[in-house]
Amino acid sequence: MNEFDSAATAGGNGATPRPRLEDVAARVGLSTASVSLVLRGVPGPSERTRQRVLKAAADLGYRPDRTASALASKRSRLLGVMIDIHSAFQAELVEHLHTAAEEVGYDLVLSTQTRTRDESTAVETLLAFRCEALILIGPVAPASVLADLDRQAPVVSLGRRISGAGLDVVRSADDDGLSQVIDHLVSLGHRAIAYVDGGKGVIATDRRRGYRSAMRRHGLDEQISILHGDLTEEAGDKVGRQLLDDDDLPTAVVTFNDRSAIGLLTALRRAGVDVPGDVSVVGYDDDTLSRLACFDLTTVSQEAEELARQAVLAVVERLDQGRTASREIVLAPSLVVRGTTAPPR
Amino acid sequence: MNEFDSAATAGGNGATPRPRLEDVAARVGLSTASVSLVLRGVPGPSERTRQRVLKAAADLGYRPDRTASALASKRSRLLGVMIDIHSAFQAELVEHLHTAAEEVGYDLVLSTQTRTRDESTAVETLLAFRCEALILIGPVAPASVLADLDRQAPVVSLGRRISGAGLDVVRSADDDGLSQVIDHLVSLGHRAIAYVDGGKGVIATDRRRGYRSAMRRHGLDEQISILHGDLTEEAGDKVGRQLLDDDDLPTAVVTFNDRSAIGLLTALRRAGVDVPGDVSVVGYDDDTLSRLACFDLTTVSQEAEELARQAVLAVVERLDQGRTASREIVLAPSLVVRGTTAPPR
DNA sequence: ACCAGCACTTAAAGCGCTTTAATCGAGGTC
DNA sequence: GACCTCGATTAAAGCGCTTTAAGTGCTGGT
Repeated sequence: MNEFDSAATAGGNGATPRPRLEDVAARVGLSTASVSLVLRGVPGPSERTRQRVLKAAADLGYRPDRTASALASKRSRLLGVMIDIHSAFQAELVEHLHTAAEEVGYDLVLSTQTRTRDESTAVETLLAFRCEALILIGPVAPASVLADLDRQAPVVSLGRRISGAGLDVVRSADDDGLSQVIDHLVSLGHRAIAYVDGGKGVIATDRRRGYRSAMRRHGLDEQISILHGDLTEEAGDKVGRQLLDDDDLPTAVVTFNDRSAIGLLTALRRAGVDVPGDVSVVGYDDDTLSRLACFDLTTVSQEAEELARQAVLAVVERLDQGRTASREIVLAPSLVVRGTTAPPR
Repeated sequence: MNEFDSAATAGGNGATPRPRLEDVAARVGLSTASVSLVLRGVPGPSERTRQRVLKAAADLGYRPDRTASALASKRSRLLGVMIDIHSAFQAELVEHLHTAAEEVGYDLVLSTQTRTRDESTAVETLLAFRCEALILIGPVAPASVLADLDRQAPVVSLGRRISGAGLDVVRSADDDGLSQVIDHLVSLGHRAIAYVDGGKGVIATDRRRGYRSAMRRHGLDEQISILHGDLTEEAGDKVGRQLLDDDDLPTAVVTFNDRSAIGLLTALRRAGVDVPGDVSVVGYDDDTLSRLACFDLTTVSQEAEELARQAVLAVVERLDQGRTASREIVLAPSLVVRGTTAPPR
């Protein structure tokens, strides 16, 4: 009936102290040591003991105290994850990180950076929880700072490339992603392909670079056009209106991410521009939103699930398998062609 | 230079154990007791001692161990927050919860429910962290279950009305919000106003009810039309296409939330429908997205900041001020008129 | 009858902090 | 000089768990 606790709880808000290991032990007439062993599934106790302990624990509604066991074992089995709570793509990563971590017996603690809460505060919080490792999604701190941090707990940079800081990186090949996008557009017949930038981060640099070199590869040096942008829908919207004002629309626009693309797309359509008839639009990330029929955005998928899995794997290798050398895992992104791209008029 | 730790850290991943209270104490030749007092800002130690301890702690880069202090003090100063990580509105609430909690000396631990992680798992996690109270955003569990839960730790239901379960509720008056929407539309001259439902939750019920009674109040009983919907953009998109298929558009459509409204809006515009020329659209929540110029959605603001503040306040009253009687705080939502509503043609 | 070896079980020492009661010294008071 | 007071400091006892070394009581081999 009750989905939250497996046993009856005595009433009176805060009146009943939660059962301790000792209470379970007393109930079956064993030592706390044995109960601890059983509850953690450590081999040793006899089958009969196991059953009795398990039963008693269930009867009492016993729930181990993480803080106490973390203190005693000096292992918190906690992974700290820093995210930007406003990003749909990051939300999806978190989802997959959860499942991946669970499989290897770790729990996640989320710390979010917002307008009012910066990266270092977020990390600070994670450390205070005694996380054994940190998974930072698209960190912006300088490499040296992250390297320092890695000395306190293994750090995995998820999404952002970091060279020679000695920490693990799990990312997808951003330049490759953009290259695929340009190839697709060129094969459709586009030549005037603009790119909307995504701020000053490393990821933005990689994608911009990917755009540039792909354009050159196709002999479209002259057509290279990089518009100043940012990571939010708002930025895309702004660029869209700017393009409309200038009355000089390219035949295709590629944006740093889906959020920006959606802002752009909506601004254009709202002004009566036919997408993909008049202009093709391509995003990046394969956000949940981009998949919606109403946007149906052509984009690049970063394989969120695999990224998450690899990040957790990297952490486990460091924590449980004693790896010390840093690793960089680069996954290949894949173009997802949907409804916002078509041959130019 | 280093934004993460205030002091130099000796290198060699994992080699240097983090400094303990004892280390700080030894450095200044005092007992751990005194150091503890200073670090927590408890009155007692002399000014001279304070300064010396603070300096030593900074020099060593000391960072208190939350788990240990939680264990010793039997207070974790942790508030558990359950969210749906895919909701922009909830993300915003979290932002405000963070600031509000910080002000009263609490920290947040976030647990997210996703497609693969249900509400009870999320709550379970929170409890395992020894959160002192739980703030559940739009919980769906039955009242009795939440009441049981409240016995283990004070629970605040944020957004969802719950009658007589003895737990705190902080929400905005959903029916009132819808009433304002209908008033606005009617004053613009609309009569055929449809409503897109938001699933089977309590919140959905309240809004639906608000819609119904407001329509009746305006003598529009005949015009009441409730379309089956859900909480995501996808649902709005579906409804939009359905409306287009039926070729029987109302002059205005009100949706359960902004996400649904955005799906609907995009589907309509994409099909060449002029919003608000042909159809007015109204959402609910005042999501970050709805504020964007590209959507510019008329919606209802729930005063996220105030909701968050009140939720934290409720928790503090229970935890630190010994309140035991449950409270329900109902805030008045406010209509935000933007660009998706206009008089009917 | 004795001991080695085995399968369990447990006493006890922490983990890094908080907290309470006790201690210490330096002034006052009479 | 004995006695108190009062502010500053600390010894020591935990918090709820883990872990290690040390027991138990058996069995079977000799």
